[in-house]
Amino acid sequence: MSVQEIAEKVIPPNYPPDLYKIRHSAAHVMAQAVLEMFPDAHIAIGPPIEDRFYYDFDLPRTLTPDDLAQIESRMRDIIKGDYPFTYRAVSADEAKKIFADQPFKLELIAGLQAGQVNDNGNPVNEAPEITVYTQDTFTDLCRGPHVASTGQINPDAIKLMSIAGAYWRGDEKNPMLQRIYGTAWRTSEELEQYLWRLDEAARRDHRVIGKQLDLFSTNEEVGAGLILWHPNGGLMRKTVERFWQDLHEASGYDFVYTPHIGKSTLWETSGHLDFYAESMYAPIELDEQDYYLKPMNCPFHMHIYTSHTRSYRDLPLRFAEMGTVYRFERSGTLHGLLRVRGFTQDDAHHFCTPDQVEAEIDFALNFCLNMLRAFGFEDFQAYLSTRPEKFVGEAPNWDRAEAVLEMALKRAELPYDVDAGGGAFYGPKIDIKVKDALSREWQLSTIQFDFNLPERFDISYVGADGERHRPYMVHRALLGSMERFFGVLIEHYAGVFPVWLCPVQALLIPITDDQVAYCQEVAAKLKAAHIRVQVDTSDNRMGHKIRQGQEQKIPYMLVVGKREVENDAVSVRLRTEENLGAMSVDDFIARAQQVIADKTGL
RNA sequence: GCCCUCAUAGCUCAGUGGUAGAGCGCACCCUUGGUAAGGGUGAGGUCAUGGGUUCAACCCCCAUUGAGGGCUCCA
Repeated sequence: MSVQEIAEKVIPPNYPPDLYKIRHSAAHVMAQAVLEMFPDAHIAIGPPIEDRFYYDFDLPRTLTPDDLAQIESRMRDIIKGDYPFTYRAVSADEAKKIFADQPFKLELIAGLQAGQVNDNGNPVNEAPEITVYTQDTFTDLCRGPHVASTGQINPDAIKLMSIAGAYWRGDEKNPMLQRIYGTAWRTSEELEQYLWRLDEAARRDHRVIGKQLDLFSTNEEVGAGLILWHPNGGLMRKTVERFWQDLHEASGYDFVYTPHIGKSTLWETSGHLDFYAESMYAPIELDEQDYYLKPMNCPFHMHIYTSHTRSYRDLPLRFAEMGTVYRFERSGTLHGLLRVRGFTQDDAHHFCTPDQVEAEIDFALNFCLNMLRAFGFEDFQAYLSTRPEKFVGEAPNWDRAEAVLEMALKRAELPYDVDAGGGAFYGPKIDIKVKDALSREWQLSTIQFDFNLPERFDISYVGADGERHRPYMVHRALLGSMERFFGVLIEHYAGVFPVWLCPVQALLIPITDDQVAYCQEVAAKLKAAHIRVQVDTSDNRMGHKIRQGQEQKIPYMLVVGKREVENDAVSVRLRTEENLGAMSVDDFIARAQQVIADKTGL
């Protein structure tokens, strides 16, 4: 196999090879431009990544946006030079000579010499062949592949995006380098398309929409990662929770409520203080006892289980709780509603006998998909994570649990990937990601076996044989957390929510003050019909009221003038700008109620 | 946590080493207008917090708090 062929194998299966080479080559061109600017710079690595590429540098000063413009412009010059990318194989000693003043490269060479591991994480016996690629004045330790010459990079389809800090090899014990992110495409149209996608994602940013629609906020005095739900967001959350409760109630769940803190002994029994302490808030000491804010609900549910002797006739048991938990997330990782320190899980724990496991998992999975579909998600991707090297419990139980999970996925006809060895130490699991309107994946649901807690809390049921048996236990969260789910909903719908979720479903717009009283009457009627309605009694003109209703993305604007009052009607304008004209109040109520019940339409 | 950037009115943002401005929103007045912004007047800010430099700090420096972009998709 030629070096070129080996290089081609580096390209990930789903990565278009030409784009991979373009981005990889653009990274080298960028490194050349940076080295010309800072001859003493130390260069690290510069791979293509999804949609982009980057290169890490150790530089004498921090970069500015002006530097980026300059580097980008120099890159175009190098591209115009159409310098060929040439490679050659070198011995380790020769490589060390070439990169004598590049400590990161020397480290990589040493690693290559030692053999290290291949891309699958398996040790490689012989050291791979070391190659270097050169274009113009720049030579890099590199396995390729590259385009034939710099001229094959489209100068109108590259753009440097941002500067960020990044640890050498991603390890925070290592020095912090400066990373430049760039993107490169085949054509300027492709670049435009990519930039449009970024703009669209920014337009849907739940933090921005959350402010526009007055849904939630955070407050410096309250603390980072702690969410304040405003009345509009609160109304939406209540709607989601009510739906969630109804569905659970109709499907054999019991509702439980548990405290926010528990004694240290509880967390010792559960193992959280051994395995999870660094994600927990510091203890509160009272009466010489340590209490901890709960990072999970399960230990409490375990004790609800242990409060009785359970018979096999009682199983399956399903304890559901919207449980609010607190986890200490590192400050740099917090992000809007998507990564927070206090959140409410839509949690449940199932307990069942071994011969119920199959049905129970089928049930949980279908219940989950129904729940997600109700919120407008149709595109799912599942991940099955199996037994890791370190695990608790009996291997045969794991095998059975994994088989049950996989069968359930097949029966549900869900596309899934297997993450072999990716399970938690306590049990295998299914994670479900949904694709949103921009095809971005969000992980929401998880269904996990637990072979740890039943042991630790020594839970059991009495079987038909009169003996004590260990039940199977399953954790599951469907929406994940209310905070995160809300953030995903906002981005998925860009704030244009289905009617049933809208905080204000109809806005009554009197054209003049003369219609205010009538509007109030209609509003009372709509409220009685469980339609959330507001009357705009401001002295703004109708056009202005419509504009404001539109900006709040209110589904129905009900314009009321003299004619409507006379006919006991409202004139219905949809947020799509479609004008339905006048209809009777009763007809409107019927329409809205239908749309709300359908959870779709307008 | 670490690197970089940022913090000015309720919101979005200008701005200057000599104690601050716009638009929107809000209040009031005029206007009673038929499907995305009618007009006027006014209130509202110890320029995130705490130190420091300076005759003088919103502006420069340091710290803190909060927010944003990142922190292996391994040559």
